[in-house]
Amino acid sequence: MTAIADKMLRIGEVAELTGTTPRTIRYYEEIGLLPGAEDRVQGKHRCYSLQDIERIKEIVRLRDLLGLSLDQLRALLEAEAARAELRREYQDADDPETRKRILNQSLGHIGTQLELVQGRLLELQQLEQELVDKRRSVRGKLRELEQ
Amino acid sequence: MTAIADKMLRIGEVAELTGTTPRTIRYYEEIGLLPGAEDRVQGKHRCYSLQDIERIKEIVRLRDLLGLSLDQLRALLEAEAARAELRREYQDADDPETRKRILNQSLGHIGTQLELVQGRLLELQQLEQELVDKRRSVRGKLRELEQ
DNA sequence: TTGCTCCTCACGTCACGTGAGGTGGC
DNA sequence: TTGCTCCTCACGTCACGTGAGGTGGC
Repeated sequence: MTAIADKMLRIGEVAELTGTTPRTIRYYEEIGLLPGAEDRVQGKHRCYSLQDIERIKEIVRLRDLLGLSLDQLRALLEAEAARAELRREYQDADDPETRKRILNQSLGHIGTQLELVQGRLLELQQLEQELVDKRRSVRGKLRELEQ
Repeated sequence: MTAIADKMLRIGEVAELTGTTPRTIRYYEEIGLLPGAEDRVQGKHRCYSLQDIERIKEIVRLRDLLGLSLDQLRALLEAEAARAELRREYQDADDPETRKRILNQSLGHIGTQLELVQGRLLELQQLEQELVDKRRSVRGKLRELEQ
């Protein structure tokens, strides 16, 4: 039942759900950003799981919000995959020193991403403030005229 | 004295000051995003004023923070120029109704830009929150191991 | 005069867009 | 079977990067 509900989405639906296009999704597969099922017969339809959708959404979000190149994005996502791998190792590790080391690496990766995001946030907030100031000034002049 | 201090910067310095490259600045001139002095003799050096630098900085900021295409950016900047023109008209207008109309148009333009900026801000803040949550979770596990 | 930056083509690249012609599944 | 979406080339485009070969100003 749960397995049947998987791998049933077609590229057009996926494009719609992720705010992309079929061409973009094929391109991401081409350059290795998306896995691209090995067992697909040449010429046959691609199909996608809900996890695939999540990954594409993640790519789109990082691409648009952080303005990274797809090469940088790939590096970042590989680091993320490495973390997932570490988490699996972590489950198996009994040695508390090993577990600490893994957790500290995770902290590093998260910190890197946070710095990128917070840098952008500061710039955007500055831009917002300037626009709000402008608006306040214009509204002030309007009020002067109205009374 | 003030006129002499103008139009003295070369393209390399301008690129450095605005975080771009000479090629980018020439390209923006080519597609009409930057004015490009008409009276420059073919083959002679371009030179820039402090106002030019401000314009380029504005372009770069909107390009990077809002992710607009240069076509969309041009439209937005033309709207901004139109507002500047309106401000000049505004100075001359004595009719309060005319002044109100001009101010209301200004409000519209500012509102459009604010919506773009605030949309981006919301997305970025959401991303930040997710990262902060992840970090908190990892730090919690670390503390468990340490005591 | 020497060295650096500038100039103008012009081809390359990244991240896709856009048909052209053909096949696949409800 | 019909219609829609899918497939694979392959060329086009946007926003520049990157030399190639030559000129300009301190």
